[in-house]
Amino acid sequence: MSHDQDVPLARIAALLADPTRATVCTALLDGRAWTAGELARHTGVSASTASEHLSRLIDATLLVEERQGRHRYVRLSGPEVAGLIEDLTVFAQAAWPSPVEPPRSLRESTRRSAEARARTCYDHLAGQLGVAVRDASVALGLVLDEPGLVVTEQGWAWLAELGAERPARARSRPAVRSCVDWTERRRHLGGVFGATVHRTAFERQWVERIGSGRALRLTPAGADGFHELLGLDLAAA
Amino acid sequence: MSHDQDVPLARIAALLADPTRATVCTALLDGRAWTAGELARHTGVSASTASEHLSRLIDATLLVEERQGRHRYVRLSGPEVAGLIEDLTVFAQAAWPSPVEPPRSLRESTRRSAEARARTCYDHLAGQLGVAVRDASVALGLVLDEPGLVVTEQGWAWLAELGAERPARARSRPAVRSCVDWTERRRHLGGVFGATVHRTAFERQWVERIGSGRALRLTPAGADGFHELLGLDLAAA
DNA sequence: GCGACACTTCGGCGGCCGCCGAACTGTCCC
DNA sequence: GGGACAGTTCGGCGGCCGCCGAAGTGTCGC
Repeated sequence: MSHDQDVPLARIAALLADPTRATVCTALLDGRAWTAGELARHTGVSASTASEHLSRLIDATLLVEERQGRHRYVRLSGPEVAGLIEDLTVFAQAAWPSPVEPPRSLRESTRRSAEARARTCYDHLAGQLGVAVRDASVALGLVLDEPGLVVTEQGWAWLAELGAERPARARSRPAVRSCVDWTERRRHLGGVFGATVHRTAFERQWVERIGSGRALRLTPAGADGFHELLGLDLAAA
Repeated sequence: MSHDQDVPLARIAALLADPTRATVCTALLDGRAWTAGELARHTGVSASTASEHLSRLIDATLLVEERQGRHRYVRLSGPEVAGLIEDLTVFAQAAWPSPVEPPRSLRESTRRSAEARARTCYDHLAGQLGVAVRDASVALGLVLDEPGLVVTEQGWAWLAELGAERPARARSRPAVRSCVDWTERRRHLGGVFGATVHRTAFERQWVERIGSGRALRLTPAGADGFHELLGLDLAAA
């Protein structure tokens, strides 16, 4: 009766339904731009296969590319896409709870605990650091602990000092995001608020990426900075 | 290398990637419970095929079933699922703008204009009526036109009069939803606020379903009721 | 009870699509 | 210019999965 093209939902879901493409999208949730070769290695397929997958994801505007010399960098096209991927993953993890597989190596074990402490979630902070930022923001009255996590007037002023624009009206995304979060079962600060804190922390080198993953290390400057900015008491790693 | 099971995103997306299952999910966005047979006819597949699809969607907790005699009723399991489906559909419609196909019959043409006036979007109102409710709520100070559409104290009191509970903390979903909306390019009131207005309108018979679709007819009582409640000037159809 | 009906289970067919390797294009570096 | 390297295009193979019809289970009404 009906072709795929007729059902928009099926068409977009089919792109995410392939394990290789899904692994690509999940990897890109770290917010960075990866090269086609990196993604091919990461997913364990040949370069040609990866190339085709990327082209399809780009055609669907899920990804955007940036050519540099002989490299093709791709990243998620925006926060809406990150949100879709996170929401679907969160739902799937709830539907099929994973049997909490034990880490297969010391390397993986340390990576996991590092990610539990602090990690990137597209354009904002997650892990214990993310939760600490969220709680402090509520305690300081920058956001209200209401459905949707509302940014207060005081909060907007605070964001303005960090160089963030106040978005016009309700068009833009709300401040809260529920992340792919297997450690803390709490919602994080996303949206403009979360992105601004994340950007600030990177610009001022309060956090650094550990290796090539999503895990972050809090620098000594970061321990001081977060203390001054939000009153957090954190130990640099 | 990796099986589907390994990638939660792929697993959940695969369920939505089939045109038949996607059509089922889209149909259930009207918020009602359908029988397996109705869905089989609606999607144009045999009863056996439909039955298998429904079982898979139920296993994944996207749908819930309710057995009544020899009938199997299914509906979306909750607002999170409705949100997933809407968000994906909205994204797909933006990625592949449909060529605005002309209505194929008079029947379809009237259905479309009825849906443009007022329709159900899972558990809240959409169409011109939904937009009118949203604008009036902002004008009356029940919600703020901020990112996320914030419900004010006055708004919570207003909702309490309609018998709605104020949800605890930020755990629950925000008040705003961006719907599958090809007529009005504006966001609607979803969440607790939208659901309460929708429930009230049905309980007091301010709106009725037209036929078996998502379209709604505003009753004379509804024209009065919405005027008293929100100051809307609407003509009953 | 018996037929009509809603739905389910099963076996088997067919098409779609993700995979690869080989050959090709384009970029970088010496 | 030549060789190494990143990515692309193409043809063809193989597996997965959505489809159906036939047979089976359970429910309703007479």
